[in-house]
Amino acid sequence: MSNINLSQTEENYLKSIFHLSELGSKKVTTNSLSKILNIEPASVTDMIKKLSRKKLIYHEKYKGATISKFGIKLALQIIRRHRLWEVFLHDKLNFKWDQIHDIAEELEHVSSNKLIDSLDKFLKYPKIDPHGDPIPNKLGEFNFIDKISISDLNINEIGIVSRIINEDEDFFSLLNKLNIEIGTEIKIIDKIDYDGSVEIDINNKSVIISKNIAENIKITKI
Amino acid sequence: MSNINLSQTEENYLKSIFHLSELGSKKVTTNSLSKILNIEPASVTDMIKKLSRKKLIYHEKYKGATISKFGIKLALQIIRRHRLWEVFLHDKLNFKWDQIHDIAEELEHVSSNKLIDSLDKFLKYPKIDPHGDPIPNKLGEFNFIDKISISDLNINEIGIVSRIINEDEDFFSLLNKLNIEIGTEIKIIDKIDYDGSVEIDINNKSVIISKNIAENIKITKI
DNA sequence: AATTATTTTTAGATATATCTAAAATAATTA
DNA sequence: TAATTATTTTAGATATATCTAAAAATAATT
Repeated sequence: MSNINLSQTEENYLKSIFHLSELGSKKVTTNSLSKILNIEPASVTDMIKKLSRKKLIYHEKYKGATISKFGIKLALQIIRRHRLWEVFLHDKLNFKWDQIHDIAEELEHVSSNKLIDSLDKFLKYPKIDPHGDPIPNKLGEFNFIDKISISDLNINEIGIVSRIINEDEDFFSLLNKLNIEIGTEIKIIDKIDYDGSVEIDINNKSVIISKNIAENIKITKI
Repeated sequence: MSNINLSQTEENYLKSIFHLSELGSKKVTTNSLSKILNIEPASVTDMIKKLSRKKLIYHEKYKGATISKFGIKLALQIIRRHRLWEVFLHDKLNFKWDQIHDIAEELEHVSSNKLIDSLDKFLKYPKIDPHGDPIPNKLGEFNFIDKISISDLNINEIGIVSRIINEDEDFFSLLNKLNIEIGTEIKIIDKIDYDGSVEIDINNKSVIISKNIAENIKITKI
């Protein structure tokens, strides 16, 4: 079978490459990986060579890397593990949704398939994680959810928060401060042309959030 | 606080040193560690120096290592994590008791205290793991259980299996083959003076087990 | 098109965890 | 007790994953 043993480090790179490639459609640059992994470009180059040798990515010198079919398959397994552990931490151990990411980053590297499939069953085969992200099944299939974000709403429209893109800790604490979580109802009060900021109403309090924040909060229109 | 970050490797050595030291009472030799960890003595020496520098053990050249109070404390935390995960795998994910050890070996290195304490609560603060071994609480306290083993019984005496010492995979599969698990009733038929082997009756079938095996199965006399 | 700036890669170091082979020390035995 | 055997340590290598500094390639700007 397609069984191959990756180190934790290789798994982390692969996951990042997958995310940056937007489901395999984009080339990933050394610098972009360097930035999100917080690792010097020179080191990234080394790892790119290594993953390339293992056929997880294709790489042309100075031109960036493309993730392979095989790479995507493995990446989806890692993501599946990550998201299932997030559901476990949130639903069973009662962790707040903004405290689960870092622990899941560690748990995701425990690689027993039997463990993950049993966990999946124990959690009753969840389809999304506590951030609203889809969980691939054991075959790597998942429901692609490309929701609209707050910035796509017009003035006076109302949306329910359904997914948070950014998993950065600072971003989570900001959301906490704003009382935004999955399920929160948000109404658009104003859109500021100057820089794309959006004035929104949350539980009858009005705040202005930046364009970037608005784009990172996906919603369901009601 | 006594927070110190150990690598997975350091944690594994420390755990082995703790086990070999019999709760801190014995000196641990380089060779004994080499054997159970399957690592060359020269490499063990290096790690012994490292743990010694970190005050987890005391070491006198050529004389073996003694685990420190601090080392014991950390070792018990690792053991706590290991055994709680074993309970989780067994009780919640329905793993057989002989399939949980290896996965717990990986999970035990995920070090969040909040994770472990929440898991402990979720499992309702179990006192023993599925092999009958005591689980230290968050302070490192546990009920010391020093049961008698099969080899301590006399002919015609009956015992209930309550704890398995050896966590070796081959040992587990042997027990499976013999239909021995926690709770199995065992009657002593004969004790062979020649090499300490014991003839026992399990579910009305008689088998002879070696001295070593008999010593690794703890029982409660009835 | 030439220059400048940016990105990527190479070259050479460092830390961790391992190895083998040889040297030093301790234990056992004749 | 001297010789032999076993254990432990040192010395020197190797693989992984990182770094810094410098060189090479590509992209952007004048």
